[in-house]
Amino acid sequence: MAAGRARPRGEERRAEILRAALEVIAERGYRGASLGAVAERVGLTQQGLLHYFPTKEALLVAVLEARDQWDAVPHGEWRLDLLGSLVEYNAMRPGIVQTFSALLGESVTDGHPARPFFTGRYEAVRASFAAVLRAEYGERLPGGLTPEAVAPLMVAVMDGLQYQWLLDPESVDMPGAFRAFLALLGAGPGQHLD
Amino acid sequence: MAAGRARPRGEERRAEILRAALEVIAERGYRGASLGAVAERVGLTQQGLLHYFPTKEALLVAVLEARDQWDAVPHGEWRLDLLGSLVEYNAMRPGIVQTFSALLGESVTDGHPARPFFTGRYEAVRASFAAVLRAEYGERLPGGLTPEAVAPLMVAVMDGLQYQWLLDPESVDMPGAFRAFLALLGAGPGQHLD
DNA sequence: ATTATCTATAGATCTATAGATAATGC
DNA sequence: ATTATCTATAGATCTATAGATAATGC
Repeated sequence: MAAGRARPRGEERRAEILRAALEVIAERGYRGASLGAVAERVGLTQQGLLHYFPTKEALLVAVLEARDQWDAVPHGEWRLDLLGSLVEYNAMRPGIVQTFSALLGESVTDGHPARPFFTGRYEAVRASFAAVLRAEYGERLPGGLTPEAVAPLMVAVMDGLQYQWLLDPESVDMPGAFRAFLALLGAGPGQHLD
Repeated sequence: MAAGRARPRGEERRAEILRAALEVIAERGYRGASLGAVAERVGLTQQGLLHYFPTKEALLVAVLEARDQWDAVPHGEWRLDLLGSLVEYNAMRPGIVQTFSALLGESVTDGHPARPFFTGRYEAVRASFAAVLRAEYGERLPGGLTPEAVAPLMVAVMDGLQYQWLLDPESVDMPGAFRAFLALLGAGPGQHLD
């Protein structure tokens, strides 16, 4: 996606490698993932893999940049009720959620290569969520809060629920809990008539 | 705390090592932390450290069991308004928050030794928060929700805000955002008169 | 020609075991 | 005696570089 379609066979290989890297990172995190483990999963030697991504960090960057995976919904055009569906969709792909959550956790450690990515992403997601909330509620939300005050909470709820759910899927109904948060916002038919 | 006070000098050393381990885990995560780095920080060789904790995993377990650090508030006796102070206190100790968040993130990866700890902890914290909410609101919370429905959200907000805050402390007012969540619950003087 | 893979290997680490030596507590 | 540390070292990994060989595309 990032480099045009100049290399037909090569692009397929790259995509395979990225898929495998996603899996291995879910299982061991980035620092714990080895190039050899990723290579093995696509039937290559570790050195063969380095033909496609010259360093381990380059592979991580490529994984992060294939970011369609993270959001699963086109940017900029969200509606509040679609966020509930997004959480439901995420509950059906624990692998991706685990990759994301493992990387987010690692990213707060010193000098982690994914840190700038997540810092930028959260700034953008907060802004995007604030816009969605503003479109739905205007300036004044329950509790007398602004869209900008609630946006980080909504992001936090989504991320935090993912950890609880990954640790104990039996006990945590992730989509249900997110709907509960929306209920807290009074987002239901006719609950906020301004 | 776990082994009684049988060893005066040894206990001090152990405590030093645990402090150092917290630091190194904050900086590199558990998988990325090396025994050598921890040992160096307390002026020991790596092999000298293994005299106190026979394996790396034993050291992690000891770090997790010194769990006073994680909660900073005595168990079982929380009040809703004290949770706000807890978040404020956490905003003053980014090191501990970073250790916690890095470990939580890693813990969702396969076979991570901290996973049972976090699974159990979250079950307990959800139950504890539900009790706090019940004491404050009774059975019926804003949005028609039960204490059990809101408890995981409160936990998720605290954890999720920590990640956003660690990644970008300038942009995220963690205690303020948590107060906003409490405002969403209608927790303010006289807002929920049932 | 270019692209895809492989073998060989250097150079770093890392955990853990074995066993010696020094210091401390009865 | 017991506790605290150290040196030596085995045995695994891991990333990345160098350079050869095979396959593919003009």
